[in-house]
Order: sequence, then structure tokens, then C-alpha cells
Amino acid sequence: MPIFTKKFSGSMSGPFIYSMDSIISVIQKGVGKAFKSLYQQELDETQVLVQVTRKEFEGDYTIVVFPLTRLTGKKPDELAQELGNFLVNELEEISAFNVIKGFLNLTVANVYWGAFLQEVGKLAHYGQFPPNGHKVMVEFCSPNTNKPLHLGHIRNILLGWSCARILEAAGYEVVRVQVINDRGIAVCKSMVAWQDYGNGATPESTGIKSDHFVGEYYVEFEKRLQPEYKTWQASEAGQQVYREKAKEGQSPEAFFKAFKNQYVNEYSELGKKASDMLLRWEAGDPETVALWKKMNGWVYEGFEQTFKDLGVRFDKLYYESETYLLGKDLVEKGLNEGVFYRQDDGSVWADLSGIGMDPKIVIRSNGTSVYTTQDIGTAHLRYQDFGVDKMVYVVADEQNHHFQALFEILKRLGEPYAEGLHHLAYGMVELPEGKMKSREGTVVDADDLIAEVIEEARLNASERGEVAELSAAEQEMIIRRVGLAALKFHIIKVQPKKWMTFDPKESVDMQGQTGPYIQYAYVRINGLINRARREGIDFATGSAYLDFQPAERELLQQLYQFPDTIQEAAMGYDPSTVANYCYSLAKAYSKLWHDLPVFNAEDPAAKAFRLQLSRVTGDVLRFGMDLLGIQMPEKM
RNA sequence: GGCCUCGUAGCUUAAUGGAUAGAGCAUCUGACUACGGAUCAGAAGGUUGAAGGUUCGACUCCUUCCGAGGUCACCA
Repeated sequence: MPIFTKKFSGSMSGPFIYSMDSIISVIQKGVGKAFKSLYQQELDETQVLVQVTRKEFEGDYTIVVFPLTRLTGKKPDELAQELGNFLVNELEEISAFNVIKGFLNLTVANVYWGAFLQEVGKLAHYGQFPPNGHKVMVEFCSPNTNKPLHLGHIRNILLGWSCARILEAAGYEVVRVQVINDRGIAVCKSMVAWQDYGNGATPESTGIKSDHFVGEYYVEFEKRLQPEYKTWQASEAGQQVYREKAKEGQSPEAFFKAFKNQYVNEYSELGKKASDMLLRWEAGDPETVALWKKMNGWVYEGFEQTFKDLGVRFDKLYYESETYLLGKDLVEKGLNEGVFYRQDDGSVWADLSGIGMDPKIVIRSNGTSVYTTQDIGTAHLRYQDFGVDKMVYVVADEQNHHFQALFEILKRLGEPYAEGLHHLAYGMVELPEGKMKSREGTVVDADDLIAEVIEEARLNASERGEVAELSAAEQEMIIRRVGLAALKFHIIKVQPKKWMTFDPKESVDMQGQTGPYIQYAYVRINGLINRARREGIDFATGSAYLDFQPAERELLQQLYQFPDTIQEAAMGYDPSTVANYCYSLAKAYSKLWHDLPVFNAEDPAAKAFRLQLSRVTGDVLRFGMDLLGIQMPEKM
């Protein structure tokens, strides 16, 4: 059967990926040949629309012939019939066809599917593409150091991590980084509160997780500020400001709510303490810097634990305290090259009217730099550090405007990586009650949430007892994996750009379209494979089995889609694509499990084939879920 | 106000311009003396926010409108 050896040694062949010419391109080429031979017409084959046949119809792949009719002047059904005949005669891969309302459904020969499975079965990492020579940086998480991580960070972290893994699978070399906002007024508030009200307490002395410990002092600051502000509002000074600055008909409540920031900056004693702290920090006062280092150290220790719990790590951390002065020299250079212009007051701007945006300031009139300037410098620094040709910023969509401006400026500055910049903008996470608001205490804490899903998994496990005979440590690992799978999958199955409503009750679901459902399919497979290995069954002997049942065909088709799915997810920076694929594959396997006996199959070839099919499915599920940052348990 | 995003079943959501809009949850009904029932099968649930337009064909593209949100800082 020479056709198969030819197909299996395509130009992309490597140690990792299954690489025969895709069936779709085989079909497309066949259609091109048909047009030449039947109608004497040249055709752009890539324009032929080939898609997976919908379940309710007979066949594996479908050609939509409508767009082709105007080239021949034939009716859709007639053209489809002629093409179908031609393809079945000419292509060994195609064994049958049928035509329904202008759709040409093609059936792929069983022998082709059978060979596909055997070939994939030999690969160590089906779906992993060979290195493509490109290097990409993914920035994600990037928290402030005054508070612990919350639900929003979790979505960010999961998206960033998964995106990085998917790019790796697609052949990129990936560098994971984050920028930690370790300076500024917010951090100073925590410092002031700890200094004044902490009485020397430490995370160790209180037994509180260290980032939460620091967060409590941030809250403490706000708590102390409130009565101070109330008192001031009632005072003559406060009333005078209200009379002078309130808009016509604005109630005191509304005015003072809006005025709060200004109050803290200009009138508050506590606020003054914080801004003094910031000034001392900027001046490099040793005592202040020591305090800052101590408290940030606590925060990092806590963050590190959360990252570990979530199973993520970074290659390099950038700190704003080290990068916030960067970018000014690049602005200076851009100024000389006409990329920016200086106003009379000394401030420097970028004119972005060319892309329909308002002017963007990059240097204040007092000569200091802004956020955008800093990001310009950081991007440049990163390029120097790693030489990446792509940079992906995983940041909430509230910063769309900022990144649009930043990318445009970097482009105009002629930065070498400028064409490879991408803002992976994700939607905010809301609760069923509405937005999370730290002031109202409705923020879902990351550590609490993780603990909660694990407890839920523990409850579920105790109701079953399959893992009861395992050691405590093994049980604990399984419970963690199951709980985290529920949480992670629940978040990552939603397209990044969509705002999502996070219902804690649904996030711990373990049935239906969930992480544990997929894990369960894997665990079943694992049980079968272990038994087969104990009995020394050779899966390759399944190649003799070719009379596929519908459930087997469905699974083969889906397995075949895996590399394309990874490419699609990588190009679209969209992990939800992989999540949905994994679910769909697990569902197809559950169906097969129900419909057909595997170990007790009708004959040895069928048994070996189904074991091989199961094993490959298990491998793909494990690899696919790993791309989402989800670990598989061996039992559950 | 300018720019941008979103609107799909009660809820959470899927669908490179293609066939009867696909799942899960919740509700109801079935299926374990076959390899793990965290499963499978079935029922019910939709004028895809509204109205036009382009197209052989529109959830998808265009226009207008309605609704929700974001952003337009010498904040980060």
C-alpha cells in the first residue's frame, strides 16, 4: 500500500508530530485535479471549502460546492455528483460519497483511519509541533504588592499560563514574565498602617499567610481613613470645600464620594503620612526602603505559594521599582526623530491622530515619565534580555486603549519586535451579585477559592471511595488535582474576550462540561491500559481491525483534529479552543465506552484496536489538559 | 459625546459566511449480573436584543436603533 508510506513521510516529519498530508489538503488537491480534468479549469485549491461533516450526515468531510458552481455553470447537485465520482475514483483515501442539497459528503477509507491510529500510537507527543525557530514572551499576572491575589488574577494567570503552553506546543520557545507593581502610594499605605498600628506583628507571629498579612494593613489604612474623612466632612474646613467646589445641586454625599481621592492627597493626615512615605522612598531613605523591602518580601512569599498552588512559574520577574525610570531615553531619541513633539510647558506627546486616537503624553511637564513611557522602556529591556520576536501581554480589556497606543508608539520608534506585539485582552470576572469591589468586601480571594474547590473535591471523593485504599499523600494529590481541574476548566473554557460571570457554586461542579468529567474519562482509560500492560497485550495487532463502529469513527475523527486545534488556539491566543476540544474528545470517548466493550471485545483484533484507540485518546487528553495547566489523576 | 466590546434556551455557554443554531447545568424520563454511573440515552426548552441590507446561503459581514459595559489621566 504505497500510498500510505508516501502520506506518512510528509515534509514536516519530525520526531513529535504526526505529519502526513492532511486529509483536507488531499481533498482540496483532488478537487483542483477534478476541475482541470473535467472542466479544463484552474482552481485555487486553498479556496475549496472542506469541513468536518456534521454528525447527522453520512461521511467524514464535506465539500461545500455552492461557491464552485459559478465556475462551471452547473447546478450544485450535478457538480457535487461529478466531483464525488471523480474523487472516489482518483483518491485512495476516499471510499464513498453522498450528495445532500449541494453538500458533497466524503467518506474517508477505513484503512486510512486505521493507519493514522497506528502511526500516532508510535509518537511520544502527538500534537507537539517541532521547534519553529521563533521566541515569544508572555507577560501575565502582574499584581500590585499591597493586596493578595484575587479571582481576576486567577483568570489572568490561567490564561497566561495556558497561552504559553499552547505556544510551546505549536513550536515556539516561550519566556514567561510578569511586571510587579511594587511601588507607589498603595504600597505606602500598607507600610504606614503597619508602622503605626502593627505593634511589630509579623506573619510568623500571627500565623497569617504573608501576603494576606500585608493586605490586612492596607485594609486597616482604609478603615482608619474613613472616620477621619467623616470628621473632616463635618468640620468647618470640609464644609467650606463643599460650598466652594460642589457642583450646582450636588448632594454632600455625592460630592464627598467623588472628592475622596483629592481629600487623601491634599487634606488627610493619614494621606499625608502615606505620601510622605512615598517621598522618603523615592529619596532612598534607608529606613523606609528597609521597611518596604520587608513588607514586599512578605508579599512575594505569599504570592509564590499561590503560584505554586496553581502550578505556574515565571522565568523572570520585572519590578516597577527597577523599570519605572526606563523609557525616557527612548522618548528622547524618538523626539529627535520626530516621533514625538514637545509642548511649550515641556511635556512630550505622541500624535496618534493617524490611528484615530487622542494625543498621548509620554513625559509630564515636570519631566517625569508616565506608565506608557515605562512600558516602552520595559519592552525594550525585555528585547535586550531575551531577543524575542513576539510579546504577548495578558491584561484585562480595560487597558485596550493603553496597549493600542503603546504598540503604535513602539512601531513608530522602529522597535524590531513591534510587529509581533499582541495584547491578549480578557474580560473582567464578575460575580452573580455584580462586580467585585474591594471596598465592599466582595472580592473573591484566590487562596480562599483554591481551598474551597479542593474541599469540594474532598467531599466528592469521600462519597465514592475508589481511592480509599491509597495512601493519604496519594489521596491528597488526587483531591487537589480534581478540585483545581474543576476551577481551572470552568474559567478557561470561556473565550478570553468575554466577560464572565463567575458563580462559585458552578465552579465546583464536577459533572457535565467540567474538568473532572474529562479527568474521569482519562482515569477509565488508565485503568484499561494498566490491565492490558499487565497482560502484555500488543496494541499494534489492532491494525487488522477495520470494520469501525460509529463511536470509533467519531473518536478517530476527533483525534485527527488535535494538531489543527493547537494551531488554531495558538494563532488566536485562545485556550478555550483547546478546552472545548478536550471536552468534546472526552465526550466521544465516554460514548464509545458505553457503546462498545473494549477489554471484552468480540475478537483479539478489535480488542487491541480499541485499546490502542483508548491509549491514544488518553495521551491526547493528558497532553491537551496539560496545555490548560490541568494535571490528570491516575485514579479518582 | 468620540472610539471600542458584548447581547444566543431559565442559567453558564459553543458554532473559519454553509445543512435542522451545538453542549452543560437546572427540570422530567429511562439505562448497571460488560472493562469505574464523576457515565450513557431520551424529553422539554431558541423569532441568536430589534429592524433593514448584502448573499445561492447570515449568530457571523454592512447600516440604524435598543440594552449592558469599557475607555477617552500630566493615575497605574
